[in-house]
Amino acid sequence: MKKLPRPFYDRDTVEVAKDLLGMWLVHHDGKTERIGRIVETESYLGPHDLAAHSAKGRTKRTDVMFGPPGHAYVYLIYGMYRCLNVVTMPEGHAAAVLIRAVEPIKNCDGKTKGPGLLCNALHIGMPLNGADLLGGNLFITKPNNPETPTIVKRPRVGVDYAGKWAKRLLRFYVKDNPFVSKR
DNA sequence: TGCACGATGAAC
DNA sequence: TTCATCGTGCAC
Repeated sequence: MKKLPRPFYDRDTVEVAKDLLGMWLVHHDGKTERIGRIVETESYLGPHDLAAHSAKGRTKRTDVMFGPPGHAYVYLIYGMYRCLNVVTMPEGHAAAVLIRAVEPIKNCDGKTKGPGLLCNALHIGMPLNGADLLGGNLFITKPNNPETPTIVKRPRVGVDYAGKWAKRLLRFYVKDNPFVSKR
């Protein structure tokens, strides 16, 4: 399988979020290969986006977001779930795309309908924070028989605190796909 | 050093 | 609607 190239991620965050729909997220944990088809994403544009973690500035936690594109940003939320993001835009611009849901393709361990659940199902843990999506065991690839998805735009989930940024249509998902979270 | 609060999910 | 559960960021 051919990994998506670096320039794919080194682009506008909204474009990357939309283009990721339909792609395959692959994780090799040494023995098992687990694959999910990305059906839901959200864009976090950068420090000016009050809903993004990078809005608080560069800290130990958000460091990966400020780094080069094509890396994984994994963080712990609510003390019990992990969320997977993909870093976009050139190094220095702290933007990322949150993978919110995938459709099980191969060896998925449980539900994948939500950012916390898909990390469980694909066995994505904190050790993968900062991992390069080119050259490691975690990557994204374009399937051989790509279906062109019909894309639906909605406001992001769980960011009501972000004022006007909460209203922006920065959540994207595949229309009518049963594995999209909520609503 | 302490504390309030989530880019969630499941149960009630 | 409530709760489980804990690292992070910011106030003291």
